[in-house]
Amino acid sequence: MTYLRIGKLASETGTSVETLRYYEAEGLLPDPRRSDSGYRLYSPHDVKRVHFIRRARAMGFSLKETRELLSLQVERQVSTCGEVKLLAEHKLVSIDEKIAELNKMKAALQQVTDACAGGEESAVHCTILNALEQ
Amino acid sequence: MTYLRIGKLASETGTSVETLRYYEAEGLLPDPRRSDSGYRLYSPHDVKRVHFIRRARAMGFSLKETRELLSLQVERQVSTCGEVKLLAEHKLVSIDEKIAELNKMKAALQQVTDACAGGEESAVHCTILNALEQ
DNA sequence: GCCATCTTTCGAGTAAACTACAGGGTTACA
DNA sequence: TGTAACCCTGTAGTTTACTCGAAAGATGGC
Repeated sequence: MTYLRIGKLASETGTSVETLRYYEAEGLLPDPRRSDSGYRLYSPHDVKRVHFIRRARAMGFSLKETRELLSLQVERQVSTCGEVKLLAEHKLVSIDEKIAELNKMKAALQQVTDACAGGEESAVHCTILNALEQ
Repeated sequence: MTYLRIGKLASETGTSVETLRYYEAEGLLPDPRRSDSGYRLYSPHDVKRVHFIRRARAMGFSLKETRELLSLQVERQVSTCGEVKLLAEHKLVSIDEKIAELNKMKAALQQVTDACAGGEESAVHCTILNALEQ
């Protein structure tokens, strides 16, 4: 009775219909119940599952990692808390690495833009280009 | 006399032969001089150009943006310093945005891992999974 | 001369995460 | 009853920046 069709699930979870079918094909969503005419029917539990996926994605987990989290979630009894935490901590490390790399880029770029006067004169003596040329 | 073949250019610049040909196809490197047998021949100027590309990439410029920088470089007389600086400043902004986004992810993830005991007990009450489920 | 190594072109494959058709059937509503 | 909006499958395309392979010719050293 409270079953949703795919369009509703999409709008409720801020995804697109195509993305939901893609998640299904990728094994993040189970094969859903079908109506007589073949329409996918989703339960409130599926809504939660999609929200779970979106939150995991927003935290920077890849689809593969999200699939892993989902399986831990489903098998909570046999998964340990440590397993879940380990996954999250690995993700934290890789986020930190990405941030560090971006900060390096930023510093390098900041240095050259700071030294650059900008302005309308020709770029013959542009310090940014000079830095790139070395 | 000081012309290099592609393999040498690759090793001197820390790229691969395939990547150099790819840069050529993408218009980042001009069609090079050829030997009688058809081998690509590169001048010291080309070496500098490849270094330029690598540095721009290391600063987070995409190939498209790098191509733009190269054309400004080549046309220094008619490019203004301001144009170059603008490009660099846009790039700085987008780097900042990426960093901010990653920091948000990090904070969210940190919060849940901090609240998580880890350990060998089952994940039934795992705070990380709870957070993802909400 | 021989063999390893280098180079050529062209074309295809990779990764991630979607996104967009085409060509149908279904549902809701006035 | 009409029609707009929905849904289906299946396939193919998108983006970025490479990466690999096949089949062939060129070069260098012994």
